[in-house]
Amino acid sequence: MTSQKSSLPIDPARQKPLAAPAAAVAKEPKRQRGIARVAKLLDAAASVFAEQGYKAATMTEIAARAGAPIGSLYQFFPNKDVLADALVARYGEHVTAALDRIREQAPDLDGAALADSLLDAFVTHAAERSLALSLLDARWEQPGVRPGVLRESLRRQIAECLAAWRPLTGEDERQAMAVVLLQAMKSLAQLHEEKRYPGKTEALAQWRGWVRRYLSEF
Amino acid sequence: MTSQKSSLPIDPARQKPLAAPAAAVAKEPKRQRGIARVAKLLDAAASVFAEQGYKAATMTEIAARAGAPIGSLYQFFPNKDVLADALVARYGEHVTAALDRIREQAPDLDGAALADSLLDAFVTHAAERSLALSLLDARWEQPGVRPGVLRESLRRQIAECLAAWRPLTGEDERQAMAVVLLQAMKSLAQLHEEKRYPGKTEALAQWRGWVRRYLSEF
Amino acid sequence: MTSQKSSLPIDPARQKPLAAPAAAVAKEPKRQRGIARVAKLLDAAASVFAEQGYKAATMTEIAARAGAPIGSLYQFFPNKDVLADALVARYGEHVTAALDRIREQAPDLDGAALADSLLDAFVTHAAERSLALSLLDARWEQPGVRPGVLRESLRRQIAECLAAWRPLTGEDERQAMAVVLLQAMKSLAQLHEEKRYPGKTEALAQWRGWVRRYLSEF
Amino acid sequence: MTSQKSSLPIDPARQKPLAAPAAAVAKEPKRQRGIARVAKLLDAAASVFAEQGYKAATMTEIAARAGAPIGSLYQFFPNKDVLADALVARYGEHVTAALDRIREQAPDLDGAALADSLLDAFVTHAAERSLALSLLDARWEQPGVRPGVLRESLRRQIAECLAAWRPLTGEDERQAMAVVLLQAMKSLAQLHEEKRYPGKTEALAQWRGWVRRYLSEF
DNA sequence: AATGAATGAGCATTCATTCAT
DNA sequence: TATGAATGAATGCTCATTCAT
Repeated sequence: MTSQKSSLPIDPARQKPLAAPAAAVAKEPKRQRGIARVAKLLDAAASVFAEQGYKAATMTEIAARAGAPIGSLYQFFPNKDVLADALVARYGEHVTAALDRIREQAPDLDGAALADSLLDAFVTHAAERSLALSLLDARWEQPGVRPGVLRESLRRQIAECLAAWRPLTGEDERQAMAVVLLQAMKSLAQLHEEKRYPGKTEALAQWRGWVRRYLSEF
Repeated sequence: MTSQKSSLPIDPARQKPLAAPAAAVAKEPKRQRGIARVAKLLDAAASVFAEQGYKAATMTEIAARAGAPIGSLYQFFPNKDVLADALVARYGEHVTAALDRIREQAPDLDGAALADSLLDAFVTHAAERSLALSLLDARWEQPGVRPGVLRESLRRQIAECLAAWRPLTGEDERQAMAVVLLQAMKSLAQLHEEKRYPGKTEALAQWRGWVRRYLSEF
Repeated sequence: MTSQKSSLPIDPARQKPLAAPAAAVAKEPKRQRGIARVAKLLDAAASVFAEQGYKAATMTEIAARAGAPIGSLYQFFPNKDVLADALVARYGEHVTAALDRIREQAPDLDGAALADSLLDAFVTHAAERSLALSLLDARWEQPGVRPGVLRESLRRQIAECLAAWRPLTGEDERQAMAVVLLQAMKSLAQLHEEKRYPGKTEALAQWRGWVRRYLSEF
Repeated sequence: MTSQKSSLPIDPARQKPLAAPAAAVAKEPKRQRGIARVAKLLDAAASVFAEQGYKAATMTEIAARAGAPIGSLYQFFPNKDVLADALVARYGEHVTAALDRIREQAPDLDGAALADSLLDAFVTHAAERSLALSLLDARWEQPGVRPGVLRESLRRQIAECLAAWRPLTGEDERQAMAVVLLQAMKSLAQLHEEKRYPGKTEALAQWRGWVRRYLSEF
């Protein structure tokens, strides 16, 4: 059972802060060839955005790195914002899928195993996640407002995992736990991403132990 | 027979004389009036950078928001990079000062009190810190390299606090602890910064409890 | 005791990543329309540079005078230096072609005729030449170094004409003669260019006679 | 006997092509200290203008190189144009003085000696002269108009030398000769200035011989 | 008078987006 | 439909000149 309702609710009508220009959205590719090209474009966009940031990245370079003409890029993504949104949405789908899987298995897991599952889900998508966040950050005037959408969605999904795991807990309790857990997952993912530094292995282990105990002692 | 070899040999590699990059630094204001103006400029820069990000922020808007002409801005900060660096340095000085104070008091504190001191130091500067990080991130091609400078410096200082607190611990152990603690401090600061969300108070309390126990059980 | 050593070590020397200078060159126009536009742009650039000098000339005015938008100018000439270089190169091609033609006919000419050919070649391109020189001059810090490239090339080509004309002369002798001849050609071209002044016709005739005798008596 | 009437007639009313702003002129220094400072300022200006060209040279650097505050520079030279004009005028005075001296001695010289005197006068001031020309060029919209003033003045003075030397020649003849001689003097000076190149010594000798014979055969 | 900080018009250059081909 | 040349608003930065101190 998959929860489509949990996927990222990015409201296209709010895409441009003011004077919404008739809801620009990425065009769905129809043919096989289009699907492959869109994937290539998104990958190129991801790498360029990650390297240079939203503003500094140029549409021209993204198209070039995908081996596509600039006109083709604009065929599928009518402007830079839509392209960034597509990347964020793609990340949203990935975590949603991962959390869906965890929620299904949750009833059979003990605290430590659930902790590991969640932690690993985040470590796996760490790079994609930090890109999504920076894209959201870069384009929103009131900082924190848009990333909030992503965060809330993730918290809700984690809370759903907890509900599946321990159905008897209260809604409020699960909500607070979801907040703590999400933060812990982000933190571990960050510590994991960072290249090499003194005490890395030990710190990672301590942090993971912390989370396991948090869920075990529950 | 024509001599192609005789055509003008203009060496394109020498095209730009490329004057010495000249380690540009912010100019210290001399007069009273200048000191006040520099503070205003830095504040304006902080708010514009925070709202729009490094690349999207314009020097013109920063100057305007400080009520200063563009030439004045450039008088003190010869380019956009220097301005951003000044902001980062200002944050660095602030935390350094806070951590210095904590280190001095450390010997007299128990674990819970030390945890509170550290946590509060970060919560206090949370906004400034996230700005500094995003500025560092935005300007470095190899992402993560530059923010590393900030992170390492903070970890070192936290480790020094621990050394002042429990002089008998091993260097390696303190290093790993510093990594964990810094991440915990950042996390709490983030949870604290976020506007309002279900479970905020409870989550904050749990997180703080976590850190207190981490230092107390040590 | 406070730790100054812990404050943020931001290395100012690394401030600008300094991407590879990238040998910028004028882009060849692909389409028919582009070729005509490039020609118009070069002509406009020539007239603006000639009137105002390299530094004082503005890209905006050059584009405007060519009836082209500024973006178009930058499409073909990625910066002001490249534009100036293109003008210099164009002059180089013109004289080179003229001197090539003279060298081919040289064996059949007597001294006076050779003198006339060389002199006329320079008079024809006098305006273009003085523009090229001033552009070279204006953009080089060590003045004289760059114009030297042009001068050397011309001297070499004149020496080649002399070699074709009188194959038995010594290399050194031809070199000195080329120096004298080039200077004489420039001088006549200058006297010729100048609007009107008392004694112009007579002076021109004397000068030309000088050069003819120089080659005839040889 | 010195000819004040021959000194450079730069009309201050024409200083700015349009809307003459009440004839700005360099202020005469009154005291001893002022005279020394003006000399230093002019020397600094000469070197900066020579290195970077009129437009690229900055008033700030000129003042700095003279060890004077910028305000002091503006005290004596109310704007950049006036400063450049002062340099041109200084060159004019120098050659005028040299040519005055030659004219006085002319009656006692033979052709070769007169040629040598004139040639040397120009070689001596070659650098100053090329600076003056480039300054004139750089600031005048209609190219050639202003340098013309300098050229005409020099031709007139050379013609006066010739008149003192051979009083019986006709006015027209002297005028044409002056044109040829001036051009020859500029040419020799240029060949002389240039660093090192194959055939330099030989070319210089040939050129000088040319001029000597020109005056001797007369 | 002497100084040098402050000012802002002006310039080179970039890049998202369009539209002729 | 697909392409990529063309467009011009917007941005970082400079520097002659002024004027408060």
